[in-house]
Amino acid sequence: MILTNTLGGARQEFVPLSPPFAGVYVCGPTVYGDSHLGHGKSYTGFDVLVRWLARSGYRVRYVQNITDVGHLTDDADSGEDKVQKQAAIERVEPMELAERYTASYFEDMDALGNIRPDISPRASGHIPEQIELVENLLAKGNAYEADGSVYFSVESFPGYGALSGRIPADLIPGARVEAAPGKRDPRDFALWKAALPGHILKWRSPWGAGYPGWHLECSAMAMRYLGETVDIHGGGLENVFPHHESERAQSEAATGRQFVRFWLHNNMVTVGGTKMGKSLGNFITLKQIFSDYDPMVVRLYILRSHYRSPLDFTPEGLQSAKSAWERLVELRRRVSGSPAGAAPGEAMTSAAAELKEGITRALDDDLDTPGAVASLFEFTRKANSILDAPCGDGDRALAALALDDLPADVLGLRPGAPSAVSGVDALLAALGEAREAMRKGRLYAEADRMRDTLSAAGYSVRDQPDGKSSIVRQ
RNA sequence: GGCGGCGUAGCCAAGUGGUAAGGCAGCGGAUUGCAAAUCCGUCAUUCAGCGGUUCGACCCCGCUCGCCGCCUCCA
Repeated sequence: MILTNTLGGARQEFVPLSPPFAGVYVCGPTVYGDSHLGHGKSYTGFDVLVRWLARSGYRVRYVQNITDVGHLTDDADSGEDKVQKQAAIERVEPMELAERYTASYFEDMDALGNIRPDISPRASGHIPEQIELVENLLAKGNAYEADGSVYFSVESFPGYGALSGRIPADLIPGARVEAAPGKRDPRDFALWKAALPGHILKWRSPWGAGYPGWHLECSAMAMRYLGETVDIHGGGLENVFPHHESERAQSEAATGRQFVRFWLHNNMVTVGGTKMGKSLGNFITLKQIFSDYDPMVVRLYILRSHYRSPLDFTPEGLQSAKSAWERLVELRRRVSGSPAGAAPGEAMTSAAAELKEGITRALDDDLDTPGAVASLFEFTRKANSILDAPCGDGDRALAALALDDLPADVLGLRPGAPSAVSGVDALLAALGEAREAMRKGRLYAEADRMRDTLSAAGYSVRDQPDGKSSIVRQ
Protein backbone atom coordinates (compact mmCIF):
# COMPACT_ATOMS: atom_id res chain seq x y z
CA MET A 1 0.00 0.00 0.00
CA ILE A 2 1.45 3.29 -1.17
CA LEU A 3 0.85 6.44 0.85
CA THR A 4 2.03 10.00 0.32
CA ASN A 5 4.08 10.98 3.34
CA THR A 6 4.17 14.69 4.04
CA LEU A 7 7.49 14.14 5.80
CA GLY A 8 9.75 14.01 2.78
CA GLY A 9 6.85 14.53 0.40
CA ALA A 10 7.24 11.21 -1.34
CA ARG A 11 5.02 8.27 -2.08
CA GLN A 12 6.16 5.39 0.10
CA GLU A 13 5.18 1.82 0.74
CA PHE A 14 3.43 1.75 4.10
CA VAL A 15 5.25 -0.35 6.64
CA PRO A 16 4.31 -0.12 10.31
CA LEU A 17 6.93 -0.25 13.03
CA SER A 18 5.69 -3.56 14.44
CA PRO A 19 3.57 -5.52 11.99
CA PRO A 20 0.83 -6.60 12.11
CA PHE A 21 0.01 -3.73 14.45
CA ALA A 22 -0.74 -0.36 12.91
CA GLY A 23 -1.37 2.70 15.03
CA VAL A 24 -3.34 5.55 13.50
CA TYR A 25 -3.81 8.93 15.13
CA VAL A 26 -6.04 11.52 13.52
CA CYS A 27 -6.55 15.06 14.74
CA GLY A 28 -10.13 15.24 15.90
CA PRO A 29 -12.51 18.16 16.07
CA THR A 30 -12.69 21.01 18.52
CA VAL A 31 -16.20 20.56 19.80
CA TYR A 32 -17.74 24.00 19.96
CA GLY A 33 -20.15 23.77 17.04
CA ASP A 34 -21.80 21.39 14.61
CA SER A 35 -19.52 19.66 12.13
CA HIS A 36 -19.43 20.92 8.57
CA LEU A 37 -18.66 19.34 5.22
CA GLY A 38 -14.93 19.86 5.73
CA HIS A 39 -15.00 17.61 8.77
CA GLY A 40 -17.00 15.13 6.75
CA LYS A 41 -14.39 15.00 4.00
CA SER A 42 -11.49 14.64 6.37
CA TYR A 43 -12.89 11.93 8.61
CA THR A 44 -14.48 9.97 5.79
CA GLY A 45 -11.10 9.86 4.08
CA PHE A 46 -9.40 8.54 7.19
CA ASP A 47 -12.26 6.11 7.76
CA VAL A 48 -11.48 4.50 4.41
CA LEU A 49 -7.79 4.41 5.36
CA VAL A 50 -8.53 2.59 8.60
CA ARG A 51 -10.96 0.18 6.94
CA TRP A 52 -8.47 -0.59 4.20
CA LEU A 53 -5.61 -1.16 6.63
CA ALA A 54 -7.79 -3.58 8.57
CA ARG A 55 -8.86 -5.30 5.39
CA SER A 56 -5.21 -5.54 4.34
CA GLY A 57 -4.51 -7.60 7.42
CA TYR A 58 -3.24 -5.06 9.89
CA ARG A 59 -4.44 -4.96 13.46
CA VAL A 60 -5.35 -1.31 13.62
CA ARG A 61 -5.76 0.88 16.65
CA TYR A 62 -7.48 4.08 15.60
CA VAL A 63 -7.21 7.01 17.98
CA GLN A 64 -8.92 10.30 17.31
CA ASN A 65 -8.95 13.00 19.94
CA ILE A 66 -11.78 15.23 20.99
CA THR A 67 -10.52 18.71 21.72
CA ASP A 68 -12.63 20.04 24.53
CA VAL A 69 -10.09 22.53 25.81
CA GLY A 70 -10.74 25.46 23.59
CA HIS A 71 -7.33 27.03 23.19
CA LEU A 72 -7.43 30.59 22.02
CA THR A 73 -9.27 32.50 19.38
CA ASP A 74 -6.10 34.40 18.64
CA ASP A 75 -2.45 34.37 19.46
CA ALA A 76 -2.44 37.20 21.97
CA ASP A 77 -2.80 36.53 25.64
CA SER A 78 -6.06 38.41 25.58
CA GLY A 79 -7.59 35.80 23.31
CA GLU A 80 -10.63 33.99 24.54
CA ASP A 81 -11.02 30.28 24.88
CA LYS A 82 -13.25 29.16 21.97
CA VAL A 83 -15.17 26.65 24.05
CA GLN A 84 -15.60 29.09 26.90
CA LYS A 85 -16.75 31.81 24.52
CA GLN A 86 -19.38 29.64 22.86
CA ALA A 87 -20.48 28.28 26.24
CA ALA A 88 -21.18 31.83 27.36
CA ILE A 89 -23.27 32.42 24.24
CA GLU A 90 -25.28 29.25 24.79
CA ARG A 91 -25.36 29.85 28.54
CA VAL A 92 -24.05 26.47 29.55
CA GLU A 93 -21.00 25.11 31.34
CA PRO A 94 -18.00 24.71 29.01
CA MET A 95 -17.97 20.98 29.57
CA GLU A 96 -21.69 20.84 28.90
CA LEU A 97 -21.07 22.55 25.57
CA ALA A 98 -18.26 20.16 24.72
CA GLU A 99 -20.46 17.18 25.54
CA ARG A 100 -23.28 18.52 23.39
CA TYR A 101 -21.13 18.98 20.32
CA THR A 102 -19.23 15.78 20.87
CA ALA A 103 -22.55 13.97 20.64
CA SER A 104 -23.47 16.00 17.58
CA TYR A 105 -20.16 15.11 15.96
CA PHE A 106 -20.57 11.38 16.50
CA GLU A 107 -24.14 11.56 15.26
CA ASP A 108 -22.96 13.05 11.96
CA MET A 109 -20.05 10.66 11.59
CA ASP A 110 -22.32 7.68 12.28
CA ALA A 111 -24.69 8.94 9.60
CA LEU A 112 -21.82 9.12 7.12
CA GLY A 113 -21.01 5.54 7.97
CA ASN A 114 -17.66 6.30 9.57
CA ILE A 115 -16.60 3.63 12.00
CA ARG A 116 -16.00 5.02 15.47
CA PRO A 117 -12.38 5.34 16.55
CA ASP A 118 -11.17 2.67 18.95
CA ILE A 119 -10.30 5.43 21.40
CA SER A 120 -11.67 8.99 21.44
CA PRO A 121 -9.58 10.60 24.15
CA ARG A 122 -10.63 13.97 25.53
CA ALA A 123 -7.94 16.59 25.99
CA SER A 124 -9.43 17.59 29.33
CA GLY A 125 -9.08 14.02 30.55
CA HIS A 126 -5.35 13.91 29.86
CA ILE A 127 -4.03 16.92 31.72
CA PRO A 128 -1.63 14.86 33.89
CA GLU A 129 -0.05 13.32 30.77
CA GLN A 130 0.37 16.76 29.27
CA ILE A 131 1.92 18.21 32.41
CA GLU A 132 4.29 15.26 32.53
CA LEU A 133 5.39 15.97 28.98
CA VAL A 134 6.04 19.60 29.82
CA GLU A 135 8.10 18.60 32.86
CA ASN A 136 10.08 16.23 30.69
CA LEU A 137 10.85 18.98 28.18
CA LEU A 138 11.84 21.38 30.93
CA ALA A 139 14.20 18.78 32.37
CA LYS A 140 15.79 18.19 28.98
CA GLY A 141 16.30 21.88 28.40
CA ASN A 142 13.91 22.16 25.46
CA ALA A 143 11.51 24.39 27.34
CA TYR A 144 11.55 27.27 29.77
CA GLU A 145 9.12 28.86 32.17
CA ALA A 146 8.07 32.49 32.13
CA ASP A 147 5.43 33.98 34.37
CA GLY A 148 3.52 30.76 34.91
CA SER A 149 3.63 29.80 31.23
CA VAL A 150 6.01 27.31 29.64
CA TYR A 151 7.34 27.70 26.12
CA PHE A 152 9.07 25.28 23.80
CA SER A 153 12.39 26.54 22.53
CA VAL A 154 12.40 26.07 18.78
CA GLU A 155 16.11 26.72 18.66
CA SER A 156 16.73 23.69 20.88
CA PHE A 157 15.30 21.32 18.29
CA PRO A 158 17.36 21.36 15.07
CA GLY A 159 14.80 19.38 13.09
CA TYR A 160 12.15 22.05 13.42
CA GLY A 161 10.73 22.82 9.98
CA ALA A 162 11.51 19.46 8.40
CA LEU A 163 7.86 18.46 8.15
CA SER A 164 6.46 21.65 6.69
CA GLY A 165 9.53 22.54 4.67
CA ARG A 166 9.97 25.77 6.53
CA ILE A 167 13.39 26.94 7.47
CA PRO A 168 13.40 28.35 10.99
CA ALA A 169 15.14 31.48 9.80
CA ASP A 170 12.26 32.11 7.38
CA LEU A 171 9.73 32.10 10.12
CA ILE A 172 10.40 35.59 11.32
CA PRO A 173 10.28 38.00 8.39
CA GLY A 174 6.91 38.87 7.01
CA ALA A 175 4.90 36.67 9.31
CA ARG A 176 2.84 38.23 12.02
CA VAL A 177 4.45 36.94 15.14
CA GLU A 178 3.19 38.09 18.47
CA ALA A 179 5.89 39.23 20.75
CA ALA A 180 4.26 37.51 23.68
CA PRO A 181 5.81 38.69 26.91
CA GLY A 182 8.16 36.07 28.25
CA LYS A 183 8.96 34.43 24.92
CA ARG A 184 12.68 34.36 24.30
CA ASP A 185 12.20 33.86 20.60
CA PRO A 186 9.08 34.79 18.61
CA ARG A 187 9.07 31.34 17.02
CA ASP A 188 8.71 29.59 20.37
CA PHE A 189 5.29 28.19 21.12
CA ALA A 190 3.35 27.65 24.31
CA LEU A 191 3.31 24.27 26.00
CA TRP A 192 1.42 25.54 28.99
CA LYS A 193 -0.34 28.86 29.44
CA ALA A 194 -0.98 30.62 32.71
CA ALA A 195 -4.70 31.25 33.17
CA LEU A 196 -5.73 34.87 33.27
CA PRO A 197 -8.51 35.91 35.63
CA GLY A 198 -11.88 34.86 34.27
CA HIS A 199 -10.54 31.82 32.48
CA ILE A 200 -12.78 28.93 33.47
CA LEU A 201 -11.06 25.95 31.86
CA LYS A 202 -7.94 25.70 33.95
CA TRP A 203 -6.00 23.15 35.96
CA ARG A 204 -3.40 23.16 38.70
CA SER A 205 0.14 22.65 37.55
CA PRO A 206 3.67 23.04 38.89
CA TRP A 207 3.62 26.49 37.28
CA GLY A 208 0.32 27.61 38.73
CA ALA A 209 -3.23 27.48 37.39
CA GLY A 210 -3.31 27.23 33.63
CA TYR A 211 -4.19 25.18 30.61
CA PRO A 212 -2.28 23.25 27.94
CA GLY A 213 -0.95 24.84 24.76
CA TRP A 214 -2.28 24.28 21.29
CA HIS A 215 -0.21 21.32 20.25
CA LEU A 216 0.39 19.47 23.47
CA GLU A 217 -2.72 17.32 23.71
CA CYS A 218 -2.07 15.41 20.49
CA SER A 219 1.47 14.52 21.47
CA ALA A 220 0.43 13.37 24.91
CA MET A 221 -2.55 11.32 23.82
CA ALA A 222 -0.96 9.84 20.71
CA MET A 223 2.01 8.61 22.68
CA ARG A 224 -0.09 7.35 25.56
CA TYR A 225 -2.23 5.11 23.37
CA LEU A 226 0.03 4.36 20.43
CA GLY A 227 3.52 4.48 21.86
CA GLU A 228 6.39 6.88 21.28
CA THR A 229 6.42 6.14 17.56
CA VAL A 230 3.08 6.35 15.80
CA ASP A 231 2.69 4.61 12.43
CA ILE A 232 0.30 7.08 10.84
CA HIS A 233 -0.72 10.54 11.93
CA GLY A 234 -3.40 12.24 9.90
CA GLY A 235 -5.05 15.59 9.80
CA GLY A 236 -6.03 18.53 7.67
CA LEU A 237 -3.51 20.21 5.42
CA GLU A 238 -3.87 23.44 7.33
CA ASN A 239 -2.44 21.72 10.37
CA VAL A 240 0.94 20.93 8.86
CA PHE A 241 2.23 24.18 10.19
CA PRO A 242 2.36 25.08 12.95
CA HIS A 243 0.36 22.32 14.65
CA HIS A 244 2.04 19.17 13.41
CA GLU A 245 5.44 20.74 13.09
CA SER A 246 5.27 21.71 16.75
CA GLU A 247 3.77 18.41 17.79
CA ARG A 248 6.63 16.61 16.14
CA ALA A 249 9.23 18.86 17.72
CA GLN A 250 7.97 18.55 21.27
CA SER A 251 7.43 14.79 20.99
CA GLU A 252 10.79 13.98 19.49
CA ALA A 253 12.60 16.33 21.83
CA ALA A 254 10.96 14.52 24.75
CA THR A 255 11.58 10.95 23.64
CA GLY A 256 14.60 11.19 21.38
CA ARG A 257 12.77 8.92 18.91
CA GLN A 258 10.88 9.37 15.68
CA PHE A 259 7.35 10.45 16.58
CA VAL A 260 5.49 9.58 13.40
CA ARG A 261 6.45 7.34 10.48
CA PHE A 262 3.77 8.52 8.04
CA TRP A 263 2.19 11.95 8.08
CA LEU A 264 -0.98 12.10 5.99
CA HIS A 265 -2.78 15.31 5.18
CA ASN A 266 -6.07 15.71 3.45
CA ASN A 267 -7.04 18.73 1.40
CA MET A 268 -9.76 21.26 2.03
CA VAL A 269 -13.35 21.63 1.05
CA THR A 270 -13.69 24.94 -0.72
CA VAL A 271 -16.65 27.07 -1.69
CA GLY A 272 -16.16 29.05 -4.85
CA GLY A 273 -12.47 28.31 -4.52
CA THR A 274 -12.17 29.56 -0.98
CA LYS A 275 -11.60 27.31 1.99
CA MET A 276 -14.67 26.31 3.94
CA GLY A 277 -13.92 27.19 7.50
CA LYS A 278 -15.58 27.97 10.74
CA SER A 279 -14.03 31.36 11.11
CA LEU A 280 -14.87 32.33 7.51
CA GLY A 281 -18.55 31.71 7.99
CA ASN A 282 -18.90 30.07 4.58
CA PHE A 283 -19.47 26.59 5.93
CA ILE A 284 -22.42 24.32 5.49
CA THR A 285 -23.06 21.88 8.32
CA LEU A 286 -23.56 18.21 7.75
CA LYS A 287 -26.91 18.39 9.48
CA GLN A 288 -28.03 21.01 6.95
CA ILE A 289 -26.99 18.79 4.06
CA PHE A 290 -28.56 15.72 5.63
CA SER A 291 -31.92 17.44 5.70
CA ASP A 292 -31.91 17.39 1.89
CA TYR A 293 -29.64 14.48 1.01
CA ASP A 294 -29.10 10.94 2.20
CA PRO A 295 -25.79 10.91 4.12
CA MET A 296 -24.62 8.19 1.75
CA VAL A 297 -24.94 10.70 -1.09
CA VAL A 298 -22.58 12.95 0.82
CA ARG A 299 -20.20 10.06 1.40
CA LEU A 300 -20.16 9.26 -2.31
CA TYR A 301 -19.69 12.93 -3.11
CA ILE A 302 -16.67 13.03 -0.81
CA LEU A 303 -15.14 9.79 -2.06
CA ARG A 304 -15.41 10.87 -5.68
CA SER A 305 -12.54 13.27 -5.05
CA HIS A 306 -9.11 12.28 -3.81
CA TYR A 307 -8.27 12.98 -0.18
CA ARG A 308 -5.29 15.12 -1.20
CA SER A 309 -7.29 17.18 -3.69
CA PRO A 310 -9.49 20.07 -2.76
CA LEU A 311 -13.20 19.45 -3.11
CA ASP A 312 -15.08 22.49 -4.31
CA PHE A 313 -18.57 22.34 -2.91
CA THR A 314 -21.46 23.00 -5.28
CA PRO A 315 -25.14 22.06 -5.06
CA GLU A 316 -24.83 20.69 -8.62
CA GLY A 317 -22.04 18.37 -7.53
CA LEU A 318 -24.14 17.05 -4.68
CA GLN A 319 -27.08 16.54 -7.03
CA SER A 320 -24.87 14.63 -9.43
CA ALA A 321 -23.72 12.41 -6.57
CA LYS A 322 -27.36 11.81 -5.70
CA SER A 323 -28.15 10.54 -9.19
CA ALA A 324 -25.12 8.30 -9.10
CA TRP A 325 -25.99 6.98 -5.64
CA GLU A 326 -29.48 6.07 -6.78
CA ARG A 327 -28.03 3.85 -9.47
CA LEU A 328 -26.14 1.92 -6.83
CA VAL A 329 -29.19 1.65 -4.62
CA GLU A 330 -31.23 0.42 -7.56
CA LEU A 331 -28.71 -2.25 -8.45
CA ARG A 332 -28.49 -3.47 -4.86
CA ARG A 333 -32.29 -3.58 -4.71
CA ARG A 334 -32.43 -5.65 -7.89
CA VAL A 335 -30.24 -8.35 -6.42
CA SER A 336 -31.51 -8.44 -2.86
CA GLY A 337 -33.09 -11.55 -1.46
CA SER A 338 -31.53 -13.86 -3.99
CA PRO A 339 -31.14 -17.39 -2.66
CA ALA A 340 -27.53 -18.42 -2.37
CA GLY A 341 -26.20 -21.69 -3.68
CA ALA A 342 -26.82 -21.44 -7.41
CA ALA A 343 -23.75 -21.14 -9.59
CA PRO A 344 -23.14 -17.72 -11.18
CA GLY A 345 -22.43 -17.31 -14.86
CA GLU A 346 -19.08 -16.52 -16.34
CA ALA A 347 -19.87 -12.89 -17.10
CA MET A 348 -20.91 -12.01 -13.55
CA THR A 349 -17.99 -13.97 -12.12
CA SER A 350 -15.51 -11.96 -14.13
CA ALA A 351 -17.30 -8.65 -13.46
CA ALA A 352 -17.13 -9.33 -9.72
CA ALA A 353 -13.47 -10.21 -9.97
CA GLU A 354 -12.72 -7.02 -11.90
CA LEU A 355 -14.54 -4.99 -9.28
CA LYS A 356 -12.43 -6.47 -6.52
CA GLU A 357 -9.21 -5.98 -8.46
CA GLY A 358 -10.11 -2.44 -9.44
CA ILE A 359 -10.89 -1.30 -5.92
CA THR A 360 -7.84 -3.07 -4.50
CA ARG A 361 -5.52 -1.50 -7.05
CA ALA A 362 -6.99 1.95 -6.49
CA LEU A 363 -6.87 1.89 -2.70
CA ASP A 364 -3.36 0.46 -2.63
CA ASP A 365 -2.34 3.47 -4.72
CA ASP A 366 -2.48 6.19 -2.09
CA LEU A 367 -6.18 5.63 -1.34
CA ASP A 368 -7.43 6.54 -4.78
CA THR A 369 -11.11 6.51 -3.86
CA PRO A 370 -12.17 8.16 -7.14
CA GLY A 371 -10.55 5.26 -8.95
CA ALA A 372 -12.30 2.79 -6.66
CA VAL A 373 -15.62 4.50 -7.29
CA ALA A 374 -14.98 4.33 -11.03
CA SER A 375 -14.56 0.56 -10.74
CA LEU A 376 -17.78 0.37 -8.81
CA PHE A 377 -19.71 2.12 -11.56
CA GLU A 378 -18.16 -0.04 -14.24
CA PHE A 379 -19.40 -2.99 -12.28
CA THR A 380 -22.81 -1.39 -11.95
CA ARG A 381 -23.12 -1.07 -15.69
CA LYS A 382 -21.93 -4.60 -16.38
CA ALA A 383 -24.08 -6.16 -13.67
CA ASN A 384 -27.20 -4.35 -14.86
CA SER A 385 -26.47 -5.50 -18.36
CA ILE A 386 -26.22 -9.11 -17.24
CA LEU A 387 -29.36 -8.81 -15.14
CA ASP A 388 -31.31 -7.34 -18.05
CA ALA A 389 -30.80 -10.59 -19.94
CA PRO A 390 -32.25 -13.84 -18.66
CA CYS A 391 -30.03 -14.91 -15.78
CA GLY A 392 -30.11 -17.08 -12.73
CA ASP A 393 -30.15 -16.65 -8.97
CA GLY A 394 -26.45 -17.37 -8.98
CA ASP A 395 -25.76 -14.13 -10.84
CA ARG A 396 -27.98 -12.11 -8.54
CA ALA A 397 -26.47 -13.63 -5.41
CA LEU A 398 -22.94 -13.01 -6.62
CA ALA A 399 -23.71 -9.38 -7.51
CA ALA A 400 -25.13 -8.86 -4.02
CA LEU A 401 -22.08 -10.48 -2.50
CA ALA A 402 -19.73 -8.32 -4.58
CA LEU A 403 -21.50 -5.10 -3.58
CA ASP A 404 -21.55 -6.05 0.07
CA ASP A 405 -17.84 -6.82 0.07
CA LEU A 406 -15.40 -4.02 -0.79
CA PRO A 407 -17.88 -1.29 -1.81
CA ALA A 408 -19.84 -1.62 1.42
CA ASP A 409 -17.17 -2.88 3.81
CA VAL A 410 -14.26 -0.69 2.75
CA LEU A 411 -15.68 2.30 0.89
CA GLY A 412 -18.59 2.29 3.32
CA LEU A 413 -21.13 2.79 0.54
CA ARG A 414 -24.00 0.76 1.88
CA PRO A 415 -27.60 1.28 0.81
CA GLY A 416 -29.83 1.54 3.84
CA ALA A 417 -32.38 -1.01 4.89
CA PRO A 418 -35.30 -1.12 2.44
CA SER A 419 -37.82 -0.02 5.00
CA ALA A 420 -37.50 0.82 8.65
CA VAL A 421 -41.24 0.75 9.27
CA SER A 422 -42.73 -2.70 9.64
CA GLY A 423 -45.59 -3.49 7.34
CA VAL A 424 -44.60 -0.97 4.69
CA ASP A 425 -42.96 -3.59 2.50
CA ALA A 426 -46.10 -5.70 2.51
CA LEU A 427 -48.19 -2.63 1.72
CA LEU A 428 -45.97 -1.73 -1.23
CA ALA A 429 -46.16 -5.30 -2.50
CA ALA A 430 -49.95 -5.14 -2.37
CA LEU A 431 -49.97 -1.86 -4.29
CA GLY A 432 -47.67 -3.41 -6.86
CA GLU A 433 -50.09 -6.25 -7.36
CA ALA A 434 -52.96 -3.80 -7.69
CA ARG A 435 -51.15 -1.93 -10.45
CA GLU A 436 -50.29 -5.17 -12.18
CA ALA A 437 -53.98 -6.14 -12.19
CA MET A 438 -55.02 -2.73 -13.55
CA ARG A 439 -52.50 -2.91 -16.38
CA LYS A 440 -53.51 -6.44 -17.28
CA GLY A 441 -57.08 -5.18 -17.46
CA ARG A 442 -55.87 -2.28 -19.67
CA LEU A 443 -57.12 0.20 -17.07
CA TYR A 444 -54.24 2.54 -17.94
CA ALA A 445 -55.87 5.76 -16.74
CA GLU A 446 -56.43 4.25 -13.29
CA ALA A 447 -52.98 2.71 -13.21
CA ASP A 448 -51.34 6.01 -14.13
CA ARG A 449 -53.34 7.92 -11.56
CA MET A 450 -52.06 5.51 -8.95
CA ARG A 451 -48.52 6.09 -10.20
CA ASP A 452 -48.93 9.86 -9.89
CA THR A 453 -50.31 9.58 -6.38
CA LEU A 454 -47.46 7.33 -5.29
CA SER A 455 -44.93 9.61 -6.94
CA ALA A 456 -46.26 12.59 -5.00
CA ALA A 457 -45.89 10.53 -1.82
CA GLY A 458 -42.26 9.80 -2.63
CA TYR A 459 -42.49 6.37 -4.21
CA SER A 460 -41.57 5.25 -7.74
CA VAL A 461 -43.31 2.67 -9.80
CA ARG A 462 -41.20 0.16 -11.72
CA ASP A 463 -42.99 -1.95 -14.29
CA GLN A 464 -41.01 -5.05 -15.07
CA PRO A 465 -40.79 -7.00 -18.33
CA ASP A 466 -42.70 -9.90 -16.79
CA GLY A 467 -45.72 -7.67 -16.21
CA LYS A 468 -45.25 -7.31 -12.48
CA SER A 469 -44.92 -3.88 -10.87
CA SER A 470 -42.77 -2.97 -7.93
CA ILE A 471 -43.07 0.14 -5.79
CA VAL A 472 -39.89 1.56 -4.28
CA ARG A 473 -39.05 4.48 -2.04
CA GLN A 474 -37.50 7.31 -4.05
C1' G B 1 7.74 38.53 1.54
C1' G B 2 8.56 32.96 2.59
C1' C B 3 6.79 27.74 2.02
C1' G B 4 3.39 24.54 -0.60
C1' G B 5 -0.56 23.04 -3.96
C1' C B 6 -3.75 23.35 -8.21
C1' G B 7 -5.33 24.48 -13.59
C1' U B 8 -7.91 17.55 -17.71
C1' A B 9 -14.90 17.67 -21.87
C1' G B 10 -20.98 21.75 -20.32
C1' C B 11 -20.12 20.41 -14.75
C1' C B 12 -17.41 17.06 -11.18
C1' A B 13 -13.06 14.03 -11.33
C1' A B 14 -8.85 9.87 -12.01
C1' G B 15 -4.44 9.27 -14.76
C1' U B 16 1.54 11.39 -13.98
C1' G B 17 6.66 8.83 -19.90
C1' G B 18 3.64 4.83 -24.40
C1' U B 19 -0.68 7.29 -26.93
C1' A B 20 -7.23 10.51 -22.20
C1' A B 21 -10.90 5.93 -16.12
C1' G B 22 -15.52 7.02 -13.94
C1' G B 23 -19.90 10.07 -12.54
C1' C B 24 -23.60 13.96 -13.72
C1' A B 25 -25.87 16.61 -17.65
C1' G B 26 -26.97 16.33 -23.11
C1' C B 27 -28.05 13.85 -27.74
C1' G B 28 -29.56 9.25 -30.74
C1' G B 29 -31.43 4.22 -30.16
C1' A B 30 -33.42 -0.44 -27.62
C1' U B 31 -37.18 -1.62 -24.08
C1' U B 32 -42.34 0.29 -22.35
C1' G B 33 -49.55 1.01 -23.32
C1' C B 34 -47.06 5.77 -21.79
C1' A B 35 -43.38 6.37 -18.25
C1' A B 36 -39.64 5.10 -14.68
C1' A B 37 -35.54 1.95 -14.13
C1' U B 38 -31.91 -0.49 -17.22
C1' C B 39 -28.90 -1.25 -21.50
C1' C B 40 -26.41 0.21 -26.32
C1' G B 41 -24.24 4.24 -29.05
C1' U B 42 -22.47 9.34 -28.89
C1' C B 43 -19.96 13.22 -26.09
C1' A B 44 -11.62 16.07 -24.96
C1' U B 45 -7.05 14.43 -32.05
C1' U B 46 -6.64 16.73 -26.58
C1' C B 47 -4.96 17.77 -20.93
C1' A B 48 -4.17 26.79 -18.88
C1' G B 49 -0.32 29.08 -22.50
C1' C B 50 4.69 29.13 -24.65
C1' G B 51 9.35 26.86 -25.15
C1' G B 52 12.73 22.53 -24.10
C1' U B 53 14.28 17.14 -23.12
C1' U B 54 12.67 12.37 -25.48
C1' C B 55 11.60 7.63 -30.65
C1' G B 56 7.32 9.29 -27.87
C1' A B 57 4.81 14.10 -22.67
C1' C B 58 -1.25 15.48 -19.81
C1' C B 59 2.82 13.10 -17.26
C1' C B 60 9.99 15.42 -16.92
C1' C B 61 12.50 20.64 -17.15
C1' G B 62 12.09 26.14 -17.80
C1' C B 63 9.17 30.45 -18.32
C1' U B 64 4.28 32.94 -18.43
C1' C B 65 -0.83 33.47 -16.97
C1' G B 66 -4.82 32.29 -13.53
C1' C B 67 -6.64 30.23 -8.79
C1' C B 68 -5.93 28.47 -3.83
C1' G B 69 -3.73 26.95 1.02
C1' C B 70 -0.26 27.78 5.11
C1' C B 71 2.93 31.39 7.69
C1' U B 72 -3.06 33.36 13.58
C1' C B 73 -7.57 28.90 16.22
C1' C B 74 -9.39 25.84 12.09
C1' A B 75 -10.56 18.89 9.33
